[in-house]
Amino acid sequence: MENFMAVTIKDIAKKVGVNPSTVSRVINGTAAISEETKKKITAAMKELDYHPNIQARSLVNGSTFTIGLVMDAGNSDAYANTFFIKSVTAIEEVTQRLGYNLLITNHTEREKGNAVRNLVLEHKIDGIILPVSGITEDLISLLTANHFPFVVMGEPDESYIGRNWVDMDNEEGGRLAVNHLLQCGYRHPVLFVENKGTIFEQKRIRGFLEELRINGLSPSKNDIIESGVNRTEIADKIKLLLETYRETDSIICTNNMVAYHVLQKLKQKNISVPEQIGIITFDNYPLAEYLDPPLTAVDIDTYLLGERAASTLFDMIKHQDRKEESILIETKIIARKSTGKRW
Amino acid sequence: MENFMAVTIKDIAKKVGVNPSTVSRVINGTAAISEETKKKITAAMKELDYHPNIQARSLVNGSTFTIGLVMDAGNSDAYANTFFIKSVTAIEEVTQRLGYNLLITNHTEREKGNAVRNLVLEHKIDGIILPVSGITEDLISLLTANHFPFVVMGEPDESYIGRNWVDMDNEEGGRLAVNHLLQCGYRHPVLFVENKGTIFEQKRIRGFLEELRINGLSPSKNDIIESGVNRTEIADKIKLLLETYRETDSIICTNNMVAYHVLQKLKQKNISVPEQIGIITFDNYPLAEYLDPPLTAVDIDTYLLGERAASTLFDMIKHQDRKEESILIETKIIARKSTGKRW
DNA sequence: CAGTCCAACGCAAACGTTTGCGTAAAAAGA
DNA sequence: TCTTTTTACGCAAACGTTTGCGTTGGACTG
Repeated sequence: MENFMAVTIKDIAKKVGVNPSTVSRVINGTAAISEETKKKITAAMKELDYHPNIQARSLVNGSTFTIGLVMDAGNSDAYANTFFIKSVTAIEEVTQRLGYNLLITNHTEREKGNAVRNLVLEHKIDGIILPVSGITEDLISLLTANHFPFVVMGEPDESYIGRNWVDMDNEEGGRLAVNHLLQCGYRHPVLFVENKGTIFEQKRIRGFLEELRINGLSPSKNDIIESGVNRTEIADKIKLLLETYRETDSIICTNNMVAYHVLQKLKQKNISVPEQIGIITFDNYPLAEYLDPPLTAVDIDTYLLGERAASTLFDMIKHQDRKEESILIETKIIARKSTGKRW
Repeated sequence: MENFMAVTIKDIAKKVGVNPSTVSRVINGTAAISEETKKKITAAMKELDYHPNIQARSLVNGSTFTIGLVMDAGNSDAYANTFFIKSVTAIEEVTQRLGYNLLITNHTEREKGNAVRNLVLEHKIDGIILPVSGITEDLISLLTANHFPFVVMGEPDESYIGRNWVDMDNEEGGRLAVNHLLQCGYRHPVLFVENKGTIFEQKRIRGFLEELRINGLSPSKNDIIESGVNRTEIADKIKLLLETYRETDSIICTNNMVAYHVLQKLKQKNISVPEQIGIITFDNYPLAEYLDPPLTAVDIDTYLLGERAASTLFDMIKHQDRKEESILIETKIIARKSTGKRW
């Protein structure tokens, strides 16, 4: 690459017999140029196979035409990654369509935010998309202080006041899940969450409770179970559940992993799904449909999620006139065999 | 970002009272500078929070300090993506460690190679990693003509003469699979491939046959079955298999999906796994361990795969002295419940 | 002590664009 | 026909670095 001098704006200017600035103007359409010279210039560009040097362009006008995306490598959950990659695809597509490029970086726990910090300070990107897990106070204040466009994927907790985020509608997800169960004829759902403290679990809990109340049921605190993620912990909770609340007829799991373990435990105890107990899981990871029975799931369009994230980022980059409003992606139920009509 | 003038090399030069070139020299360590001024300059850099402008740097020395990675979005197989993302993580880590950035792009069937073409011609990247599915004759000749560093992930077919690629050792994988089966006591394995024509299937077939012969068995052409991917096609082949070759006692599947369908079909026919028939699959996708029974798999370290790809790319970028030799990542068996001792 | 050498740094050009300003020629208005 | 406007383009500076060359001053030779 270094051996061959690339063809520059000057080369084609010389060939056509005009000033480099004229060439620049026809490229950018930024001034009145006669049709004739315009023809000649574009012709010369084709002939010499001219491609603009982005570095030079960036240097003068200050924008790099690339955006950043930080991915959460700390997240070792392979399925979450599968999920994530659809969003990435969408982001990349929007980016490409607008003539931008996509820079991708990891944030490790250790140097949280530092990679990002460098990216913005070294003028490598014009904007950035980052996961909730990637935001820190320092980073946020750096970005806002510099009016640097960014959007976060996932809902931040209350400490973050910005509204430039996009996430699935967890509350609606909770509502849809119980609604589906009730329609199937189940009457006593419980909700298995991993950690009551996280913001998205809280939303799911709210939706769960709300929908039950709307339907004339009166849920108790005991209907929400903090199951953890590991096999034995979940087994314990199941056992406890079956012994204590014998009226329970369905379980909403917060993700595919707990659903899998729940399924295993029930199979072990010879409890049939969906007949005796119905199961529905959040997140329609690819795993869900291959289990036995295939799991009914609360799904979201992750492609859309990424698409929305990218679009709002570019909104912020192009015009400042961004409507400050967070975006919720709607959820829907994918009915499979782990829930079924009870009449 | 545009509002605040970023701090440049001139600012810190002015502050210290030296020439910008001096500052540049201490940054790059490219000339003799007295310890004293060196101290003052680095101090000033910290104080003003200086970050180099990469565009400007790139403009003069011609390298962008970013590499490209094209991902295969056309590949809708969610599990392949899961697989891929570990490689991406590795690539990103190597890239980051060397002070480079990672640009990621999709290639769609339609504009195959065009995105890449632009990236190299517009000087956005110094090198690129691309999947076999992404290479075309045009692209290759463009890259080689410009001496542009690149490495391909996956083994290209014979039409490609370069040796700058890295892939799993498919032949060894084939050998290990039958070896494992034989050690378990199975005597009549068959191999389910998707498409005999692809290069990696050919390697697997070769390993499969070779290992059987080494162990004194004499495999026939019938032991290699082109199963396709969809459910019904696989079901047909299974049926045919069980009717025609009744001595078959084990199946090697070319990926998790066909393994899943094989499993389903056998369950349907009340054939027990691993007792009556053993199953081993290529690719230890996350799915494998959650099936019933969990699948024994031929695994590779995809992180290592990415790491090697990135390292050799940087070898090519930094020094030209790259040893022209393709890299095979070793495979290993993850033993689970779908194969078992038969004695 | 004069000459030589080297360490330490300054000067200015260059990388490939963009863009404000200026200006000639052409078109329009009077 | 003369002035005014507009069209079409040239000139040169600027963006923030790097780097070849030149210039100092002092340390080192002999």
